[in-house]
Amino acid sequence: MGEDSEVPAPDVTRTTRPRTDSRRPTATAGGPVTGALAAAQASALRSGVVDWFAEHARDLPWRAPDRTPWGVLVSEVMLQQTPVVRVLPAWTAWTARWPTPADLAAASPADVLRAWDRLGYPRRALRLQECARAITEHHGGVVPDDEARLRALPGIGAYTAAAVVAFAFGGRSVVLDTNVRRVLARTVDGAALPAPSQSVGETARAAALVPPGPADAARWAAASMELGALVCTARAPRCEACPVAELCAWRLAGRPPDEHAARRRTQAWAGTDRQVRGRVMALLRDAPLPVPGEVVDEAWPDRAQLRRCVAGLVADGLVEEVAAPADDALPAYRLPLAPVG
DNA sequence: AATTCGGGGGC
DNA sequence: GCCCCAGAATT
Repeated sequence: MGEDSEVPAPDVTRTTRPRTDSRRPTATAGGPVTGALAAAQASALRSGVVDWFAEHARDLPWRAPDRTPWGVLVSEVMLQQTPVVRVLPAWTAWTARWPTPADLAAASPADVLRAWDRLGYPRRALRLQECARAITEHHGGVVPDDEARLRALPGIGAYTAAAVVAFAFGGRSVVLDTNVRRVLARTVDGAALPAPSQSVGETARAAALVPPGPADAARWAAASMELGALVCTARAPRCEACPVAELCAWRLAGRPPDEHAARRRTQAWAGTDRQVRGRVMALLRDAPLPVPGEVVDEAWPDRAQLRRCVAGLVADGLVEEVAAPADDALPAYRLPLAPVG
Protein backbone atom coordinates (compact mmCIF):
# COMPACT_ATOMS: atom_id res chain seq x y z
CA MET A 1 0.00 0.00 0.00
CA GLY A 2 2.06 2.91 -1.25
CA GLU A 3 -0.73 5.29 -0.43
CA ASP A 4 0.04 7.32 2.64
CA SER A 5 -2.51 8.57 5.04
CA GLU A 6 -2.96 11.97 3.47
CA VAL A 7 -6.56 12.24 2.57
CA PRO A 8 -7.85 15.28 0.76
CA ALA A 9 -10.21 17.33 2.82
CA PRO A 10 -13.85 16.77 2.08
CA ASP A 11 -15.00 18.94 -0.76
CA VAL A 12 -16.92 21.44 1.25
CA THR A 13 -17.14 23.72 -1.73
CA ARG A 14 -19.74 21.54 -3.26
CA THR A 15 -22.97 23.20 -2.36
CA THR A 16 -25.32 20.80 -4.00
CA ARG A 17 -25.55 18.76 -0.89
CA PRO A 18 -29.21 18.62 0.10
CA ARG A 19 -30.23 20.25 3.33
CA THR A 20 -30.36 17.76 6.07
CA ASP A 21 -32.86 19.51 8.28
CA SER A 22 -35.54 17.12 7.17
CA ARG A 23 -34.44 14.86 9.90
CA ARG A 24 -33.96 11.39 8.68
CA PRO A 25 -36.98 9.39 9.79
CA THR A 26 -35.79 7.16 12.59
CA ALA A 27 -35.64 4.19 10.33
CA THR A 28 -34.59 0.93 11.76
CA ALA A 29 -32.60 -1.31 9.49
CA GLY A 30 -35.72 -3.25 8.83
CA GLY A 31 -37.85 -0.21 8.27
CA PRO A 32 -39.54 0.84 5.05
CA VAL A 33 -37.08 0.77 2.21
CA THR A 34 -38.44 3.65 0.28
CA GLY A 35 -38.43 6.81 2.24
CA ALA A 36 -35.90 5.55 4.74
CA LEU A 37 -33.32 7.45 2.82
CA ALA A 38 -34.07 10.45 0.66
CA ALA A 39 -33.10 9.92 -2.95
CA ALA A 40 -30.78 12.89 -2.93
CA GLN A 41 -29.16 11.62 0.23
CA ALA A 42 -28.65 8.19 -1.29
CA SER A 43 -27.14 9.75 -4.36
CA ALA A 44 -24.74 11.82 -2.29
CA LEU A 45 -23.72 8.78 -0.30
CA ARG A 46 -22.98 6.73 -3.40
CA SER A 47 -21.10 9.40 -5.29
CA GLY A 48 -19.10 10.39 -2.23
CA VAL A 49 -17.99 6.85 -1.57
CA VAL A 50 -17.32 5.98 -5.22
CA ASP A 51 -15.29 9.12 -5.84
CA TRP A 52 -13.26 8.44 -2.73
CA PHE A 53 -12.64 4.90 -3.92
CA ALA A 54 -11.27 6.14 -7.25
CA GLU A 55 -8.40 7.69 -5.34
CA HIS A 56 -7.87 5.37 -2.41
CA ALA A 57 -8.52 1.85 -3.64
CA ARG A 58 -5.80 -0.58 -2.60
CA ASP A 59 -4.24 -2.35 -5.53
CA LEU A 60 -4.87 -5.88 -4.41
CA PRO A 61 -3.74 -8.66 -6.76
CA TRP A 62 -7.23 -10.04 -7.20
CA ARG A 63 -8.21 -6.61 -8.52
CA ALA A 64 -5.45 -6.49 -11.14
CA PRO A 65 -6.48 -6.13 -14.79
CA ASP A 66 -5.19 -9.61 -15.57
CA ARG A 67 -7.30 -11.23 -12.87
CA THR A 68 -9.45 -14.21 -13.72
CA PRO A 69 -12.92 -15.03 -12.42
CA TRP A 70 -11.43 -18.08 -10.77
CA GLY A 71 -8.80 -15.96 -9.05
CA VAL A 72 -11.51 -13.65 -7.78
CA LEU A 73 -13.56 -16.57 -6.51
CA VAL A 74 -10.53 -18.00 -4.71
CA SER A 75 -9.86 -14.65 -3.07
CA GLU A 76 -13.43 -14.33 -1.89
CA VAL A 77 -13.44 -17.75 -0.27
CA MET A 78 -10.11 -17.09 1.41
CA LEU A 79 -11.41 -13.75 2.65
CA GLN A 80 -14.37 -15.33 4.41
CA GLN A 81 -13.46 -14.39 7.97
CA THR A 82 -9.76 -14.02 7.22
CA PRO A 83 -8.15 -10.56 6.99
CA VAL A 84 -6.67 -9.31 3.71
CA VAL A 85 -3.09 -9.15 4.94
CA ARG A 86 -3.06 -12.83 5.75
CA VAL A 87 -4.74 -13.83 2.52
CA LEU A 88 -2.30 -12.00 0.25
CA PRO A 89 0.64 -14.43 0.31
CA ALA A 90 -1.57 -17.52 0.36
CA TRP A 91 -3.59 -16.29 -2.62
CA THR A 92 -0.48 -15.54 -4.66
CA ALA A 93 1.04 -18.97 -4.09
CA TRP A 94 -2.29 -20.70 -4.55
CA THR A 95 -3.22 -19.13 -7.88
CA ALA A 96 0.27 -19.68 -9.25
CA ARG A 97 0.04 -23.35 -8.37
CA TRP A 98 -3.56 -23.96 -9.41
CA PRO A 99 -4.42 -21.30 -12.02
CA THR A 100 -7.68 -22.92 -13.11
CA PRO A 101 -10.52 -24.86 -11.48
CA ALA A 102 -9.36 -27.99 -13.29
CA ASP A 103 -5.90 -27.66 -11.74
CA LEU A 104 -7.30 -27.49 -8.23
CA ALA A 105 -9.80 -30.25 -8.91
CA ALA A 106 -6.94 -32.61 -9.72
CA ALA A 107 -4.88 -31.81 -6.63
CA SER A 108 -4.46 -33.93 -3.53
CA PRO A 109 -6.48 -32.64 -0.56
CA ALA A 110 -3.35 -32.96 1.53
CA ASP A 111 -1.57 -30.49 -0.75
CA VAL A 112 -4.62 -28.23 -0.74
CA LEU A 113 -4.79 -28.21 3.05
CA ARG A 114 -1.07 -27.49 3.35
CA ALA A 115 -1.35 -24.62 0.88
CA TRP A 116 -4.28 -23.31 2.91
CA ASP A 117 -1.81 -23.20 5.75
CA ARG A 118 -3.16 -21.24 8.70
CA LEU A 119 -5.88 -19.23 7.04
CA GLY A 120 -8.32 -20.85 9.44
CA TYR A 121 -11.50 -22.85 8.95
CA PRO A 122 -9.79 -25.47 6.77
CA ARG A 123 -13.11 -26.90 5.67
CA ARG A 124 -13.22 -23.85 3.41
CA ALA A 125 -10.23 -25.30 1.57
CA LEU A 126 -12.02 -28.58 1.01
CA ARG A 127 -15.14 -26.81 -0.15
CA LEU A 128 -13.10 -24.69 -2.51
CA GLN A 129 -11.75 -27.85 -4.07
CA GLU A 130 -15.25 -29.31 -4.28
CA CYS A 131 -16.25 -26.05 -5.91
CA ALA A 132 -13.43 -26.45 -8.44
CA ARG A 133 -14.59 -29.95 -9.16
CA ALA A 134 -18.18 -28.85 -9.65
CA ILE A 135 -17.10 -26.08 -12.02
CA THR A 136 -14.93 -28.52 -13.94
CA GLU A 137 -17.58 -31.19 -14.21
CA HIS A 138 -20.78 -29.19 -14.54
CA HIS A 139 -19.71 -25.87 -16.06
CA GLY A 140 -17.03 -26.88 -18.53
CA GLY A 141 -14.32 -25.48 -16.29
CA VAL A 142 -15.73 -21.97 -16.57
CA VAL A 143 -16.81 -19.99 -13.51
CA PRO A 144 -20.54 -19.23 -13.87
CA ASP A 145 -21.41 -15.56 -14.10
CA ASP A 146 -24.88 -15.64 -12.61
CA GLU A 147 -25.73 -15.54 -8.95
CA ALA A 148 -28.02 -18.58 -8.87
CA ARG A 149 -25.43 -20.95 -10.30
CA LEU A 150 -22.69 -19.50 -8.15
CA ARG A 151 -24.82 -19.82 -5.08
CA ALA A 152 -25.30 -23.52 -5.83
CA LEU A 153 -21.55 -24.19 -5.61
CA PRO A 154 -19.99 -25.57 -2.41
CA GLY A 155 -18.77 -22.88 -0.04
CA ILE A 156 -20.46 -20.08 -1.99
CA GLY A 157 -23.10 -18.26 0.00
CA ALA A 158 -25.09 -15.11 -0.59
CA TYR A 159 -22.20 -12.75 -0.08
CA THR A 160 -19.62 -14.62 -2.13
CA ALA A 161 -21.97 -15.20 -5.06
CA ALA A 162 -22.79 -11.49 -5.17
CA ALA A 163 -19.13 -10.56 -4.84
CA VAL A 164 -18.04 -12.80 -7.72
CA VAL A 165 -20.76 -11.38 -9.94
CA ALA A 166 -19.58 -7.85 -9.17
CA PHE A 167 -15.81 -8.23 -8.97
CA ALA A 168 -15.17 -10.96 -11.51
CA PHE A 169 -17.78 -10.04 -14.08
CA GLY A 170 -18.69 -6.42 -13.40
CA GLY A 171 -22.30 -7.43 -12.93
CA ARG A 172 -25.03 -5.98 -10.78
CA SER A 173 -25.61 -7.60 -7.40
CA VAL A 174 -26.26 -6.76 -3.78
CA VAL A 175 -22.92 -7.11 -2.05
CA LEU A 176 -23.55 -6.94 1.67
CA ASP A 177 -20.59 -7.97 3.77
CA THR A 178 -19.55 -6.94 7.25
CA ASN A 179 -17.98 -3.75 5.89
CA VAL A 180 -20.99 -2.59 3.91
CA ARG A 181 -23.29 -3.50 6.77
CA ARG A 182 -21.30 -1.27 9.08
CA VAL A 183 -21.09 1.62 6.60
CA LEU A 184 -24.85 1.59 6.11
CA ALA A 185 -25.59 1.12 9.80
CA ARG A 186 -23.63 4.26 10.51
CA THR A 187 -24.40 6.53 7.59
CA VAL A 188 -28.08 5.64 7.27
CA ASP A 189 -29.24 4.27 10.61
CA GLY A 190 -26.99 6.30 12.86
CA ALA A 191 -25.93 3.17 14.71
CA ALA A 192 -22.40 2.42 15.84
CA LEU A 193 -22.55 -1.13 14.52
CA PRO A 194 -25.06 -3.24 12.63
CA ALA A 195 -27.28 -5.69 14.49
CA PRO A 196 -25.64 -9.01 15.35
CA SER A 197 -27.64 -10.86 12.71
CA GLN A 198 -28.47 -9.65 9.25
CA SER A 199 -32.16 -8.98 8.72
CA VAL A 200 -34.31 -9.22 5.63
CA GLY A 201 -35.09 -5.54 5.85
CA GLU A 202 -31.42 -4.72 5.97
CA THR A 203 -30.84 -6.65 2.78
CA ALA A 204 -33.73 -4.89 1.08
CA ARG A 205 -32.39 -1.53 2.14
CA ALA A 206 -28.98 -2.39 0.74
CA ALA A 207 -30.59 -3.56 -2.49
CA ALA A 208 -32.40 -0.25 -2.84
CA LEU A 209 -29.07 1.56 -2.70
CA VAL A 210 -27.46 -0.38 -5.55
CA PRO A 211 -27.19 1.78 -8.68
CA PRO A 212 -29.17 0.54 -11.70
CA GLY A 213 -26.28 0.08 -14.10
CA PRO A 214 -24.04 -2.99 -13.77
CA ALA A 215 -20.77 -1.07 -13.91
CA ASP A 216 -21.95 1.47 -11.35
CA ALA A 217 -23.31 -1.28 -9.16
CA ALA A 218 -20.01 -3.16 -9.19
CA ARG A 219 -18.12 0.04 -8.43
CA TRP A 220 -20.43 0.86 -5.54
CA ALA A 221 -19.93 -2.63 -4.13
CA ALA A 222 -16.16 -2.36 -4.19
CA ALA A 223 -16.16 1.21 -2.94
CA SER A 224 -18.51 0.71 -0.01
CA MET A 225 -16.57 -2.34 1.10
CA GLU A 226 -13.29 -0.48 0.84
CA LEU A 227 -14.59 2.44 2.87
CA GLY A 228 -15.58 0.04 5.62
CA ALA A 229 -12.21 -1.66 5.50
CA LEU A 230 -10.04 1.45 5.48
CA VAL A 231 -12.00 4.32 7.05
CA CYS A 232 -15.30 3.27 8.55
CA THR A 233 -13.65 0.57 10.61
CA ALA A 234 -15.19 -1.28 13.51
CA ARG A 235 -12.69 -0.22 16.12
CA ALA A 236 -11.36 3.27 15.53
CA PRO A 237 -13.26 4.85 12.65
CA ARG A 238 -11.39 7.64 10.90
CA CYS A 239 -14.28 10.01 10.43
CA GLU A 240 -11.86 12.83 9.69
CA ALA A 241 -10.88 10.99 6.51
CA CYS A 242 -14.38 9.98 5.52
CA PRO A 243 -15.81 11.33 2.27
CA VAL A 244 -19.37 11.13 3.56
CA ALA A 245 -18.87 12.34 7.11
CA GLU A 246 -21.08 15.33 6.38
CA LEU A 247 -24.10 13.14 5.79
CA CYS A 248 -23.33 10.32 8.22
CA ALA A 249 -26.20 9.93 10.67
CA TRP A 250 -23.98 8.30 13.27
CA ARG A 251 -21.38 11.04 13.25
CA LEU A 252 -24.05 13.76 13.20
CA ALA A 253 -25.60 12.14 16.27
CA GLY A 254 -22.30 12.40 18.10
CA ARG A 255 -21.18 8.82 17.51
CA PRO A 256 -23.36 7.16 20.15
CA PRO A 257 -22.18 3.80 21.51
CA ASP A 258 -23.25 0.41 20.21
CA GLU A 259 -26.72 -0.57 21.41
CA HIS A 260 -26.16 -4.26 20.89
CA ALA A 261 -22.89 -4.36 22.80
CA ALA A 262 -24.30 -6.43 25.62
CA ARG A 263 -25.57 -9.11 23.27
CA ARG A 264 -22.32 -9.61 21.41
CA ARG A 265 -20.47 -12.46 22.89
CA THR A 266 -16.98 -12.97 21.69
CA GLN A 267 -16.27 -16.51 20.63
CA ALA A 268 -14.44 -18.45 23.28
CA TRP A 269 -11.18 -19.91 22.13
CA ALA A 270 -8.99 -21.34 24.86
CA GLY A 271 -9.82 -24.97 25.48
CA THR A 272 -12.48 -25.22 22.81
CA ASP A 273 -12.79 -27.95 20.23
CA ARG A 274 -11.77 -25.42 17.63
CA GLN A 275 -8.45 -24.93 19.33
CA VAL A 276 -7.91 -28.67 19.60
CA ARG A 277 -8.85 -29.27 15.98
CA GLY A 278 -6.51 -26.50 14.92
CA ARG A 279 -3.69 -28.06 16.87
CA VAL A 280 -4.24 -31.47 15.28
CA MET A 281 -4.40 -29.97 11.81
CA ALA A 282 -1.16 -28.09 12.42
CA LEU A 283 0.49 -31.29 13.57
CA LEU A 284 -0.57 -33.20 10.48
CA ARG A 285 0.25 -30.36 8.09
CA ASP A 286 3.83 -30.41 9.30
CA ALA A 287 4.19 -34.18 9.18
CA PRO A 288 5.44 -35.76 5.94
CA LEU A 289 4.29 -39.21 7.05
CA PRO A 290 1.25 -40.53 8.93
CA VAL A 291 1.40 -39.61 12.61
CA PRO A 292 0.90 -42.49 15.05
CA GLY A 293 -2.14 -42.14 17.28
CA GLU A 294 0.14 -42.28 20.30
CA VAL A 295 1.83 -39.11 19.05
CA VAL A 296 -1.44 -37.39 18.21
CA ASP A 297 -2.55 -38.12 21.77
CA GLU A 298 0.22 -35.87 23.03
CA ALA A 299 -1.15 -32.88 21.18
CA TRP A 300 -3.69 -32.09 23.89
CA PRO A 301 -3.91 -32.91 27.60
CA ASP A 302 -7.60 -33.86 27.63
CA ARG A 303 -7.50 -37.19 25.85
CA ALA A 304 -11.26 -37.63 25.60
CA GLN A 305 -11.66 -34.24 24.01
CA LEU A 306 -8.75 -34.86 21.69
CA ARG A 307 -10.10 -38.13 20.39
CA ARG A 308 -13.53 -36.69 19.95
CA CYS A 309 -12.03 -33.86 17.91
CA VAL A 310 -9.95 -36.22 15.78
CA ALA A 311 -13.06 -38.25 15.04
CA GLY A 312 -14.78 -35.04 14.04
CA LEU A 313 -11.95 -34.12 11.71
CA VAL A 314 -12.13 -37.55 10.09
CA ALA A 315 -15.89 -37.17 9.68
CA ASP A 316 -15.33 -33.78 8.08
CA GLY A 317 -12.89 -35.23 5.56
CA LEU A 318 -10.05 -33.14 6.91
CA VAL A 319 -8.13 -36.08 8.33
CA GLU A 320 -7.61 -39.65 7.17
CA GLU A 321 -7.16 -42.64 9.42
CA VAL A 322 -4.48 -45.16 8.54
CA ALA A 323 -4.61 -48.71 9.81
CA ALA A 324 -2.52 -49.43 12.89
CA PRO A 325 0.85 -51.07 12.21
CA ALA A 326 0.19 -53.65 14.93
CA ASP A 327 -2.82 -55.04 16.72
CA ASP A 328 -1.99 -53.35 19.98
CA ALA A 329 -1.16 -49.99 18.42
CA LEU A 330 -3.43 -47.04 17.72
CA PRO A 331 -4.21 -46.10 14.13
CA ALA A 332 -2.15 -43.34 12.53
CA TYR A 333 -3.48 -40.13 10.99
CA ARG A 334 -2.60 -38.00 8.01
CA LEU A 335 -4.11 -35.37 5.74
CA PRO A 336 -6.33 -37.05 3.14
CA LEU A 337 -4.46 -38.09 0.00
CA ALA A 338 -7.42 -38.35 -2.33
CA PRO A 339 -10.81 -36.64 -2.48
CA VAL A 340 -13.58 -38.45 -0.69
CA GLY A 341 -16.24 -38.00 -3.33
C1' DA B 1 -32.32 -17.74 15.11
C1' DA B 2 -28.48 -19.89 17.14
C1' DT B 3 -24.11 -22.72 16.73
C1' DT B 4 -20.12 -24.37 14.87
C1' DC B 5 -15.96 -23.66 12.59
C1' DG B 6 -9.32 -21.11 12.95
C1' DG B 7 -6.12 -18.16 13.75
C1' DG B 8 -3.75 -13.95 14.32
C1' DG B 9 -2.99 -9.07 14.98
C1' DG B 10 -4.32 -4.51 16.81
C1' DC B 11 -5.46 -2.19 20.69
C1' DG C 1 -7.21 -10.08 27.27
C1' DC C 2 -10.76 -8.55 24.15
C1' DC C 3 -12.46 -7.85 19.58
C1' DC C 4 -12.72 -8.35 14.82
C1' DC C 5 -11.90 -10.11 10.30
C1' DA C 6 -14.74 -9.44 2.07
C1' DG C 7 -19.20 -15.91 5.90
C1' DA C 8 -21.17 -20.57 5.10
C1' DA C 9 -23.45 -24.66 6.54
C1' DT C 10 -26.01 -26.97 9.79
C1' DT C 11 -29.44 -27.56 13.33
